[in-house]
Order: sequence, then structure tokens, then C-alpha cells
Amino acid sequence: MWFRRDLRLRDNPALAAALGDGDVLPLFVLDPAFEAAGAARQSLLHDCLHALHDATDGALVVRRGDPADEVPALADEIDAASVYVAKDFGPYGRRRDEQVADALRGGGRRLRGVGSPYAVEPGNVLKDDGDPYSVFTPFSRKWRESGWDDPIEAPRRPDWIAAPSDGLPERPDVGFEIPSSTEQNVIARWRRFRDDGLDDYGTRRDFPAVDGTSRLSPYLKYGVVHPRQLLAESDAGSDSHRTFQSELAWRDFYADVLHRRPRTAWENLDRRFDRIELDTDAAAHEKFERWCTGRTGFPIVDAGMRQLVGSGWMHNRVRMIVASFLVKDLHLPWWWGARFFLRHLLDGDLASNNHGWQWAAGTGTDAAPYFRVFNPTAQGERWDPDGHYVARWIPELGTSAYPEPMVDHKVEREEALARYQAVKTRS
DNA sequence: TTTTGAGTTGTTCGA
DNA sequence: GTCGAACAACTCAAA
Repeated sequence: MWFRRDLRLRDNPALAAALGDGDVLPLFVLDPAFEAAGAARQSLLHDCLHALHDATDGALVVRRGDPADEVPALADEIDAASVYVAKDFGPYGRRRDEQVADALRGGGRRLRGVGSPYAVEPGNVLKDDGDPYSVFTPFSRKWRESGWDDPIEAPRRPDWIAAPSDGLPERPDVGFEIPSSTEQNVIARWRRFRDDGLDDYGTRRDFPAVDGTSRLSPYLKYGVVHPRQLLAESDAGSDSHRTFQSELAWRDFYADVLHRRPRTAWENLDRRFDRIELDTDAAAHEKFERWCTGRTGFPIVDAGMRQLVGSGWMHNRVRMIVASFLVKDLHLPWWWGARFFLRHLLDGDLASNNHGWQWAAGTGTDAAPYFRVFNPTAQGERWDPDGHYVARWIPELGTSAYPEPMVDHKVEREEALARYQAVKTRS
């Protein structure tokens, strides 16, 4: 069983299939490509691997290197008939898995994909005419109709096959705490949220100073918990629960979009926007630097960026605000912001992150209308009326140490509208 | 087959 | 102060 983004024993169909097939060796390959993830997510991965190591009574084998070399090599060592995985639908993962499958086939072995990190596998939600959706709401309706499997039980203490391990990776120091990554604690966290927070999720989730969200995204990213369990244990009869379920539908939707159109990871989905005027000169890089370090002079933006860098997470409402600011007040490329998010977010996920950015930039599927420009001051007053969020992340707020606003929002809004308009009229 | 209405997250302006 | 309209263009499903 080759674990990738499914670092759990319970409710793991690929693992169940492997165990149904014979004795199993649990493997994780530390792919050098993962070094791009940034220290925060590497630390989280470290914690998740530690938890999995403990959960397998120390049987987890870690190998360092290119999976196309390491997986077939280990399969040879133990003469494995098959390598089981949860299917990966990202651009890199698909290419990697094809290479691994090819290499395994050379030795007469098979790569068997069972299940995926999603409630409904990418490619499986289709319109009645068989085409994929490009709008969220009809997608989510069909996604709900398609239903999802019930969670399956964890295996009972299998006799794991042993093999030499390169050992767990170093844990980069990130300077902040990451909550426990054991399956047991993550499930406990979910159930606490379900019992205490889910009924009010619809009304509380948008206020960044309020602890109104599940905070499960990092664990969904690494598959410590599968969305199917969250769906099975929430109630579609409650509006608030349905709102939460819809967030899981967004995750599936963007995975589906990226699966169908891999190039949209870093390119505009809507090609018309390839010609929009963006600022990329030295002054633009200086502006970007102020955005990254939370010194724009707009408190809600700066609080968000400091929360991101200082904790590995940012409240979703604030993600939209800082994204709108980067794209529409600073006129910078959305992928600059997306790359920075991916480097710092514990839950950083290519599909959700980059398509979320495309939504903010108006270049993606189901995009925000171009004239929807967030006013960072009005958003702060509306969603952080008491200023508790900005005060928490900006200690110098209200003193002379806090910078003046780096731009005039009214002016930059007009500028953004003009640039978007120019693309529209030329197309 | 064609038409119609609705669609995650907003802001501004003028009545 | 409140409220509705305008700010486009396109997808999708139901009528």
C-alpha cells in the first residue's frame, strides 16, 4: 500500500482492498518534488507520517527518491504482486502514477488505484448529455444526487510486512503549533465541531474573529480524514449542514475542473484574460512584497497575510479579501498570490487554491463578475465589526508604526474596471 | 426546440 | 438611512 494523500487507516478503500488481497507493506515515498511545498506543509506532512507510523506500530516504510524508482524497487524487494493506491487526479500525480505503473509492469506487477481523496471521483459528475460541468451550482446538485459511499471500518491490527526504511523526514521548524495529526484526534476535532459548531456554521463561518469553521482543511488535504465521513455524519436536512457539505462539493468541483483541464493550474481558464494588462515591473514586485508581509495599510488584508504566514492558515472570508486586493487593487498576476498561498498554507491544494484564485481574478470557471471588486475597508467593517481579528494579528494597529494605505482603493477599483473592460471590448 | 430564469461570497449610485 | 438598479456574459436546466 503506497500512501500519498490518504494518510489514515480507517475508511481507506485502497488499504482495505490491499488487505483483502494478502499481506501488506505500508509505504510512503518522500518525493524530492515535495520540497516545493514549503516548511509549513512539510511539517504537517511530518506530523501525519509520524501518526501513521505509530498507527502501523512502526511498520510504515519511508523511502526517499523518485517514486518511479523507489516503488518498483521495493516491490521487487518483497516480491509484491500489486501496489495499491488511492487514485491521484492532479497533473503531477497522474504523470507520476503512469510512470510508476509502467515501471511496475516491466516487472510483471500492477499499480491498482482504488478510491480517491474525493467524495465523488473527478470525471464522475456529468451533465445529462455526458459533458462535464463548468458551473458550480448544477454540478453540486448532480454531485448530491450521485450520493457517496459509507465510510468503512479500520482494519484490525494487520500483520504488516517489514522492510528497511529510510526513516521519517526532518521536521522543519515553522515557529507555530500545528494541532495533532493523529486520526483519533482529527476525528475527535470533527465530532466536536459537528456537535458544537455545525448547526451555526451558516451564520458564523464568515466572521474571521469567530471560531466558526471546522479547521479540517489541512487534514482533508493529507487524507487523515476523508470527506465521505464528514458527509455521512452531517445532516442534509439542515441548511447549515448543507452549507458545510457544499464546501466539500467545491473541493470536488475544482478537482474535477483541474482533472479535465490540467493546464488551468497556472494558466487562465478563460483565455480572453491572457491579454489583460498586469503589473510585473520592479514597482509591482515591491507592492507584492508589502502584500506578502502584511504591510499594505489595509488592516483586514494585513491581518490575513500575517495569519497566513504566522499560523499556516487563513480564514476563507479573508482569503477572498486579500485575493481581490492583490488582483484588483494591485493589478498583479493571480498566480503570484496563488504561489505564495501554496507555500504557506497547511491546506495548500493545487486545485482548490488555484481555482479559488481564478475565481477571485474572474478568469476561472464560475468566475466572479469582473465588476465585483471587494472594498477592503467595507469588508473589514462588515465581517470584523469589533476589530478583534485585526487587533489580534496587528499589534501596532492604531500607532504610528502601522503604515498608511498603500493605494487609494477608489482609484485602483476604477483602474481594474478599465483593464477588465478593455479585454472585454477587444474580444 | 426555444425560452426563461437563476447563478457562493459585492459595490456604488441615485431616488 | 434604505432600497433597487446597474454593473456583462454565459452556462445550464426546467418550462
